Amino acid sequence: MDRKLVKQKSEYRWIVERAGAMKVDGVIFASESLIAGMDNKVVEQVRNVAALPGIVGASYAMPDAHWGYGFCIGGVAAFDPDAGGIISAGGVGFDIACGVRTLHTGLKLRDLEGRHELLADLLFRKTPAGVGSTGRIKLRPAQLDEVLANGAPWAVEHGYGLPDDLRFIESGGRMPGANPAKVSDLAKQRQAEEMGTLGSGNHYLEVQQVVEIYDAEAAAAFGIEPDDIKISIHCGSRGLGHQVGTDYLKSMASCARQMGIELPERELACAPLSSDVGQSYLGAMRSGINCALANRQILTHLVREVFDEFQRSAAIRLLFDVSHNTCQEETHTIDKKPRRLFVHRKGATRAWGPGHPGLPAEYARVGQPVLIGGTMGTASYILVGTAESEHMGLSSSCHGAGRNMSRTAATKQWNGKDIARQLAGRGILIRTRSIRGVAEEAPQAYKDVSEVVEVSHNQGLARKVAKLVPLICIKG
DNA sequence: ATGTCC
Repeated sequence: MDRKLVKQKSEYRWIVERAGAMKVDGVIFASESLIAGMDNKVVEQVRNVAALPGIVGASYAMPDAHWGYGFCIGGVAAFDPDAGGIISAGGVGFDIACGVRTLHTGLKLRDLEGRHELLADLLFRKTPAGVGSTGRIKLRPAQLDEVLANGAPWAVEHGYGLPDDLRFIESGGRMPGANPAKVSDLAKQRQAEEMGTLGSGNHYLEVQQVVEIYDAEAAAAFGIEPDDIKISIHCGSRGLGHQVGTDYLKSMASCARQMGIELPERELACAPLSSDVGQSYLGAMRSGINCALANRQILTHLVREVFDEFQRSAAIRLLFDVSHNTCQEETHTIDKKPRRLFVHRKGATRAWGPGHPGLPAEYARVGQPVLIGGTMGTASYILVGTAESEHMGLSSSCHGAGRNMSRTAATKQWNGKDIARQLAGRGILIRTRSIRGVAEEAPQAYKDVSEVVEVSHNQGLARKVAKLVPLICIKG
C-alpha cells in the first residue's frame, strides 16, 4: 500500500482522513506488515463507503481486509435510517450469512488414532460439497418459505438437530423480520435442492485439534481443552444468497441512480433503508440469513450421523455459530447517545463483550465466541469479544486469514494435487470434488492468519482463547 | 461466493 494514503495513529490503527465526498474518516486495523501487503484498493473502497448516505462513526476495515465487490472484504459500516442511511447488497456480500459453526465432539486426539482416513472418508461421503452440489432435502417453494422465515429452528423441527443447539447460534438461529415474499422465485428455485450442502470456494468442513489455550477462563466457559477434537463448518446461503445479491444489486443500482447517489463502483449499489427497495432487500437478506443458519444446522445433523457410525461415545454439541456476512440492526452508543443502526459486516465477525444480553448464559461472563477460520494448512482461532471493541469498530473483529492473491493467480501458481500431497505429508487429509479448488485455496494464497489474529488481539477487537489446527478438511 | 458469463 502507498503509505501516503493512510496516517498511523497507533501501532495497529491507521486513519484514512476524511476528504472529498467522505462523510466520516476511514479506520484500518492492521500491523505494519499487513498494511504493507494491503492493496491500495482497500483504501479506495473504505473511502467509497465513507461517502455513502447516513454513515455513522467511521468506515472500518479489519486486519484481514482485501478487495471485494463494492465494500472491501473485512469492511464494517453502520448507517442510521433516520439520517438517510442506506443498506447495500454489496455491503453484505453475495454469500449472505456465510459463517462459521464450531462443534464439540467430546473426543480427544487419541480417540482418532489410526482412523483419520476412515473419518475423512465417512465425512466426505456424507457431506454434499462442490459447485451445484445437492442434498437429500428437496423443497417446494412454499416449504422453502418456511425455512426462510424460521432458520435453524425449522431444521430442528424437521429432525435435523436438537433444540438445545439453537441457544448457541446467533439470534437463537432465527433472524426476525425475514420476508420470503421478497426473495425471487429464481433464488428459491436455485435453493430447492441445496439445503444441507457445503458449496465451494473457501467453504469447508474441518476436523480440528486444539493445540493451544491462551485464556483459561474463557476456554473453560467455552468448553475447550488441549487435544480436544472440534469440528468447524464454514459455509453460507448457497445459491439462494447469491441470487438475492444478484437481484438486489440490479434494483439497488437503479434506485441509487434515481436518488442521485453517486456510485464509483457498480457493486457499491445501495438503497435508503426507508425506501421500498431497501426494505425489500432487508426482508430478503434476512431470509438469506435464515437459509444459511438452517443450512449449517442440517450439516451438523449429517456430522452427527457420521459419528453415530464412527464413534458412538462422541457427543456433538454446538460451541457457537456466527455469521460474517450480514447487515444487522443494533444499538450503538455514538457521541454518548444510543442510536439504532444497521451495521454491515462483510467478512467481519460480530464480537460482543461480556454481559451482552444476547449471549447464552454459559458465555455471559466472558463474552461471545468469535470463530476465525484459517486455511487448510495453517490454523483456526477461537477468540472472545471484549467490552472495549464496542468503541473501536462497533464490536467487530476479523473473520479469517483474508486472501492476498486472487483465485486465478493461485491456480496459475500451484497445482491442487501437489498442495494436497504436501498437506497429507503434514498429516492433514484433504477430501474434495474440485482439485482446482484446492489450488485456489492454497494456504499460500492467504495472509498469515496468526498475524491477523494477533492484531485483533493486541488492538482489543477480540482476545485470543484457543488455536486449532486442521486434521481433516472436506473442501467445498 | 456462484447453475465460476442468460
